[in-house]
Amino acid sequence: MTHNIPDIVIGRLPIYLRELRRLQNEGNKMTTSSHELGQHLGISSAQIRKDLSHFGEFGKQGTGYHINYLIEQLRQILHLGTVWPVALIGAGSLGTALAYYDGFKPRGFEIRWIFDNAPGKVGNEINSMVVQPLEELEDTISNNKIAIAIIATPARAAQEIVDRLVGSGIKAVLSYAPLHLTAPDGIHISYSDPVTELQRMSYYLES
Amino acid sequence: MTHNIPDIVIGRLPIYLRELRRLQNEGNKMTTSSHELGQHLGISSAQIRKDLSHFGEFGKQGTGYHINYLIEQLRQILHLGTVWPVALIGAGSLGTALAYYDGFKPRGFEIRWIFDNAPGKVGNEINSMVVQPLEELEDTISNNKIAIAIIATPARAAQEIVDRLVGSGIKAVLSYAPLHLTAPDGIHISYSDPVTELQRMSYYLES
DNA sequence: TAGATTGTTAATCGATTAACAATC
DNA sequence: TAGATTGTTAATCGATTAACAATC
Repeated sequence: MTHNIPDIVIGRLPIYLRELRRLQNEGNKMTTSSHELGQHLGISSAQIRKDLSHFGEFGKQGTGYHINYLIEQLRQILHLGTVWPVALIGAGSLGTALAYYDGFKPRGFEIRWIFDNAPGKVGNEINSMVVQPLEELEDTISNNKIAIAIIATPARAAQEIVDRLVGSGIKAVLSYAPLHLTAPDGIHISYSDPVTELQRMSYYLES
Repeated sequence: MTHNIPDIVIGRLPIYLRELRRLQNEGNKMTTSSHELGQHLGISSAQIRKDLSHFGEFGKQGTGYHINYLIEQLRQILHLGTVWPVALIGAGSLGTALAYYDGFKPRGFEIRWIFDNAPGKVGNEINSMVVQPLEELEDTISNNKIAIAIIATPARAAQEIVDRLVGSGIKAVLSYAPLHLTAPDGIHISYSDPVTELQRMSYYLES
């Protein structure tokens, strides 16, 4: 059942989950089909069925997938049974926006600690959290067994932060710093850089 | 030379460009190699050479790539010769953070207009820009021939905004709203949703 | 010259799609 | 029953990698 699922398949599961939640909130039917999901997401129905088949048999011939049931299955597969506590490093304007974002909790994550090293920021309160000095990083991560961190620092600070996070037991990092980060095998890093996204699209535009 | 380059290749060019800039700023050598670039980025040297070969011959046997020259070539390929003006929709905390972000301009983009529909926000000044009412969206986009927009609105507003943007001539959209958006062929949409990224990584974590 | 590195070819690897028997 | 849709197989399609002649 769970042999070695391609990363690219895992990456689509949260998209399926998000669309299923939307259908659930719409609240006008109990079931959906690979065809309907695919239509909404611009993905082929065959791909959706194939992706799901890596994990089990969740549908019924003739009727499709029970929305609530498939949501529960995906939540289990993605380890979203409880809310993951997250540490945020960087209390600039992006870090602050993330700290106030109310979309994390209902989808399985919660920023619980914020770090910065600017004297003008340490001690400030952001969304009921007090900004911690960077010196506290290692102790806080390891004492609280935090697995996930978000980096919203300037690029020049990010690699050192990653090293310190990994040294303290962090296993997954979402980085908003615009550079490639290096980490040992088994540490998951994911990137969000608006400029690389815009540059990818500007290729297709007439200049 | 430029036949039909796979999207996945285009997506790597901004990453190469970003690393080349880093090498340029380091300033201690004039050339690099596919091997060195690959080492830094966790990409095979063969892939880098193959990707670049879609667009021409930029290197020299024995010495590799002249950093400044390759940067210029990539800038041309990606249409980064001038700064693209960008419209931002949504002046919440994320929109505000994006409006203040100083990393756009040096890499080819500049947010020049901000829209929102909240009476408390319209008319406010954010980074020297006055927040425009949403009614002005269509006229501003078409009169200024804006090609690129960034959406930082709540999910429920995003699809209608996309429709209006596309109707006014927008060709590329970067969306921070956590849902799939539909647009006609030829319109490029790129997504940034921190939660789908975190969910992808939580699959690999022990819960 | 000897060593290094490109651009390219062919082979390999992996992902997507089409098609359909099974069955609700 | 007839229609719909699954899960799966095999075929197709596309991307990555290994290898090397060319040459700086």
